[in-house]
Amino acid sequence: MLKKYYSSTIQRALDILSLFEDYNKLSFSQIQNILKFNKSTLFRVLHNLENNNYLSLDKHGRYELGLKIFILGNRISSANKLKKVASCYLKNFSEKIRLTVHIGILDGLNVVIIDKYEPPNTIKMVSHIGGMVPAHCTGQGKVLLAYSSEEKVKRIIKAHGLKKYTPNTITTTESLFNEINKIRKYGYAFDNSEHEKHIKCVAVPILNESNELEAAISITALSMDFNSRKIINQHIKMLKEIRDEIRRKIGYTRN
Amino acid sequence: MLKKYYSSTIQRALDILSLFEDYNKLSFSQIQNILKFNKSTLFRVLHNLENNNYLSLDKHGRYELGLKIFILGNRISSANKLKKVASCYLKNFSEKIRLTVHIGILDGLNVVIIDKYEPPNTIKMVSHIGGMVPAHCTGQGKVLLAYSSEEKVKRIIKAHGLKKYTPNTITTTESLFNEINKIRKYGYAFDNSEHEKHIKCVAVPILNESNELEAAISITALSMDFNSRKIINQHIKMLKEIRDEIRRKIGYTRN
DNA sequence: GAAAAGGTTTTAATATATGAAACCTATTTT
DNA sequence: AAAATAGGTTTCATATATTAAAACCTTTTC
Repeated sequence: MLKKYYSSTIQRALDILSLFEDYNKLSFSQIQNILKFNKSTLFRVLHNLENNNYLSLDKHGRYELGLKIFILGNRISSANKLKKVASCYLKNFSEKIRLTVHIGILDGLNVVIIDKYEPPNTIKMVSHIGGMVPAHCTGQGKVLLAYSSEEKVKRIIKAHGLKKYTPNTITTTESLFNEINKIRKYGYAFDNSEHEKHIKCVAVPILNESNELEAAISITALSMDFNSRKIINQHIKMLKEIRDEIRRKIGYTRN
Repeated sequence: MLKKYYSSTIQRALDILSLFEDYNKLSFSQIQNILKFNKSTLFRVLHNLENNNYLSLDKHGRYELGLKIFILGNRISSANKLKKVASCYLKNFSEKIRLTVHIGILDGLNVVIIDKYEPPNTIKMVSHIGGMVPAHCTGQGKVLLAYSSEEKVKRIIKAHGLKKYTPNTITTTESLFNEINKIRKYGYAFDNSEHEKHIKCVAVPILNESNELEAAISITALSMDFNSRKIINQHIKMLKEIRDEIRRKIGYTRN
């Protein structure tokens, strides 16, 4: 209510759509329970979203995201452009090293995975395209923080906290800023099972010609596969090479 | 205004988002010119969309789709489920035959491409994921029509017409229904350069256990690559095999 | 240096969205 | 089998939230 230009009607519609970030299918009453909108209001908003194909109803009367969202989701230009360029490099790279690779960006205060390649016959990571991962305890996240402004990092910490996922998770602002300094110094981040036990990860940033942060790419492996400094260093080197190829392909010549 | 439960506010918001199906970036005044909304109204709606990350502003003050749309676009369950299952089959298949393959569905009255694989070093097709293709003159489209109800086909014809794209395009309702009968009889559609000159295509439907239409998959080739009945038949056979593999993977046992 | 284009803010009027309550129809409970 | 409940749909009076006109502010163009 506070913000200027706020529209409750639009907010309600968008809140309903956003629900489907977390749920696949929801019935009328489930939505009502979560959002606590008045019945008739909810009915009308849903009706409008459905009519415009932003939601669709399955045969059991449950709502799910409609095709319009899918169509629009494939039209995102900035993220998609990067994704398009990076895609085949990451795919080939993943096949070559037989490890999972991710590319992610900072969306406001969230780390969003925009593409992912997973070799067949590996243990599947829980991450998924369009999904979010914590910033303070993942390779992707830490790299993205390291190349953001101090204010932004602080806002992210404030918004999400520094939740402890494993014994190795960084949980104080001070040690996180130390880590950030190290990452900037060496140009890569190392996730030493800070988010998930038995999973390690290295990540490097993709910077544009003005040295502004665009995205991060990473290699994720089981601890047992990243069991020596030598192997890890090799992977960091390869990751940086792929990063440089992607940058060249985009047309960035400097650096 | 006519429809029950219609909300002009929500409609405006969704109309703005839908614009980005056709445009990558739009400034305030461009949107105003297209949609003819009142300045202040437009301003307020845009503000709300941006605030919720459904739109974002680039440094030149132009709007583009926001990350929320991207995130949600990757959450579509029905289309995405099919896509997920079919994806690796189609990818391998495309690599094996060195031709472009598509998977598409009927979205209301539109044929929407939900996934696509294109071998490297081919002439790039203009189609893209999330994009639409005409129903009456593409392999995808004709198969999807053939396994839809007569009423639906008529509604689609009424909505989009039977535009002539090439000398081979089917442009009368009667001959389209003849074509549909043939497709149902033989279980595949053949696009004989009816949409784009020099491009031919074969397509088969994916039906569920109740024989209801779910999607279509297709192989697209240059005319010169589809230059004998024998080659075409071979590809139809392979396409049907892939289709059956996908159906088995989904868990459809009948047929 | 004036004019135009592009975008932002204020405000009064009222059209529009709201929510209470009634209603309908399957399911479930007794 | 009747009653109660859950889940969804409709109506309608009302006030609130949306609207559009107009003024305003920047930046760009002429």
